[in-house]
Amino acid sequence: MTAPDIDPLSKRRLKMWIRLLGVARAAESSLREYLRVEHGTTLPRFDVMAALYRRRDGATMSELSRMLLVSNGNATAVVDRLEKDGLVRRTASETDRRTVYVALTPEGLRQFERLAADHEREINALFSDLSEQDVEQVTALLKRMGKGDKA
Amino acid sequence: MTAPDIDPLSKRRLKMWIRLLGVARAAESSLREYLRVEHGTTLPRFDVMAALYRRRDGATMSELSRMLLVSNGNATAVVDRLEKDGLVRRTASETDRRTVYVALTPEGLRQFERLAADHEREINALFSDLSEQDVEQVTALLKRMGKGDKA
DNA sequence: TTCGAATATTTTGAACTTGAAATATTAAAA
DNA sequence: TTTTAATATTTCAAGTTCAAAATATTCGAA
Repeated sequence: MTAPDIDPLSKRRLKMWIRLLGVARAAESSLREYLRVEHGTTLPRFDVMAALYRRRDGATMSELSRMLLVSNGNATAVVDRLEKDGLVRRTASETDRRTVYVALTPEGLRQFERLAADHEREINALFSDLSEQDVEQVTALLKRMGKGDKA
Repeated sequence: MTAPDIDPLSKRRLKMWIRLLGVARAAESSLREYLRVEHGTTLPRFDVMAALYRRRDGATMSELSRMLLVSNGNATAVVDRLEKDGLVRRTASETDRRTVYVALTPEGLRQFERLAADHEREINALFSDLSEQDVEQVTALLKRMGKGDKA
């Protein structure tokens, strides 16, 4: 039904995207299940904690949602739940009363470190078919894909 | 002579995954916004319609959720809304009263064909930095990654 | 045939996600 | 100074997502 394609590359890019999405979703599914069954937590919670682990001194809500590519409201909701569970702490900024800093609590830090090792093992198993060269190649190509980000 | 490998393959696979997830999420964000602004629809709706387009004769709910890697309940909800909007039709199976077939209505088909062309253009633009060789390489590598799917 | 396992779908409750609107605050401009 | 624009976060409503439970039905085995 669609008109004959003058630019077959376009179709190939589409196929590539569909495959990329498929791989990402399948791996996410696996991870989600792993986190739920083995650690009683969820991927969004893990993502927030991982971001806060990288920013040990704390990050603002805005930084957090930018790092994770999620909306502000979303970040607020997940942080609310983590805070209620004592894994994360909000601190008001001294210099700008609009700003809130979020950081892992000691308990949050302990829990995340337990999670992180298992998470890496799980990822490693999921992609165990790829050789070192494959991994480097994919990483390099993905790096180039991420460059033109305007959003 | 060479430095000891302080960055084993496991860590590289993890980095690759983080980058893969980043690229996928950024592209999904773009698509989501595009579908919302230009077509007043959402990615899940598009995904369902795309699956039904590939299965023009209709698919069961189970097939649908398997194709899209989403839960049954999720598929039910999205199909409910599409049905309410007249884009999709449920039909009871003659031979198995448990089974329901879902298919695009003529209006759903028309709308999807309008969407699909634009969607392809959008994807093509998102990954315009990649040469044909790049695209083939990524596709091939992703194909290998998807092999070990046990879920 | 009847019972129990397996299959197909929907329902349910909670968490997640979004975009937009509402608040509060800061910074800049007139 | 006063007003306006920009920034940071939360709240809100609607939609998405999940896993588990509930229904309904089919199928296989005793």
